[in-house]
Amino acid sequence: MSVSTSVRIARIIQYLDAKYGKIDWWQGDIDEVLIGAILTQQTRWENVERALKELKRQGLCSIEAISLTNKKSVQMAIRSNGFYRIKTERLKSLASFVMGRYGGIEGMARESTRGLRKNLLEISGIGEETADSILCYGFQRTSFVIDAYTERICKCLGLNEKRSEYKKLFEKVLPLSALSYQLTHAHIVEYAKEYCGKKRCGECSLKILNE
DNA sequence: GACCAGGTCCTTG
DNA sequence: CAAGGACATGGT
Repeated sequence: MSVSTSVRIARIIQYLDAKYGKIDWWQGDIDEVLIGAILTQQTRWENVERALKELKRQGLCSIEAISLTNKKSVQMAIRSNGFYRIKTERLKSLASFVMGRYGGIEGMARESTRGLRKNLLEISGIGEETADSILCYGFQRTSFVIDAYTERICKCLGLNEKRSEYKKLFEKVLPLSALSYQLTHAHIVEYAKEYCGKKRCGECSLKILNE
C-alpha cells in the first residue's frame, strides 16, 4: 500500500530541503537570468558560464545589447556554449520581444504572470521550462520549473505523469512563494546530478519516501 | 572515441 | 499523442 502522489511529492521536497537547505543557485541580475535561461537549454552549466563571461566581457550581457547587436557577433560570443547559431536566433527573438512589446525589462516586470507566460511561450525557442525559469528566477513569480531531472526523479519514485501534471502537483504542495519554488527546483537539480545520472537511476535513496 | 548535458522545434507514424 | 532527429561545444 503506497501513499498518494501528493504526499510523495511533499516528502521529496522535505527530504531535499533538509539535505540542501538555502543553497545559492542561479543568482545574477535579471538580464543574465533571461539570457542564461536560453543558454542552459540542453547544456551543462559550465558552458553557460563560459558564454555569459564572454558576453559580459564584450558588454553584450543584456537584453538591450542583444537586441542591438548583429547576429554574427552574438554567435561568436556564445560559441563555446554549443548550439550557438540556434541559440543566437532564440536570444534575438527574446530580446526583440522584450524591447518591442515592453520597451525593456522594467516594462515587462509590470505584466501579470499569466500574460507573461503566455507571451513567452509564443516566442520561438522558448518552451515551458525556459518560460518558467524566466518567470521564477528572473521575475520572482510562482511558476514552478519542471525539467528532465524532475521527471527522472519522479520516475525513480514510481510516478509516471506528464510534465504538466508534475507542475500542478509541485505547485499544489509548495508554499506560494517564488523563493521556495526556486530552492526546490535547485535542490532537485543538485540531487539528480549527484545521484540520479542515467546509469544510476534505480539506486535512488528517495525510494524510502514511498512507504 | 563514445556518451552526455538544467530543451525546443519539426517531421513521421 | 509518441518517437526520433537536428542543433554544437566541452568534459569525462
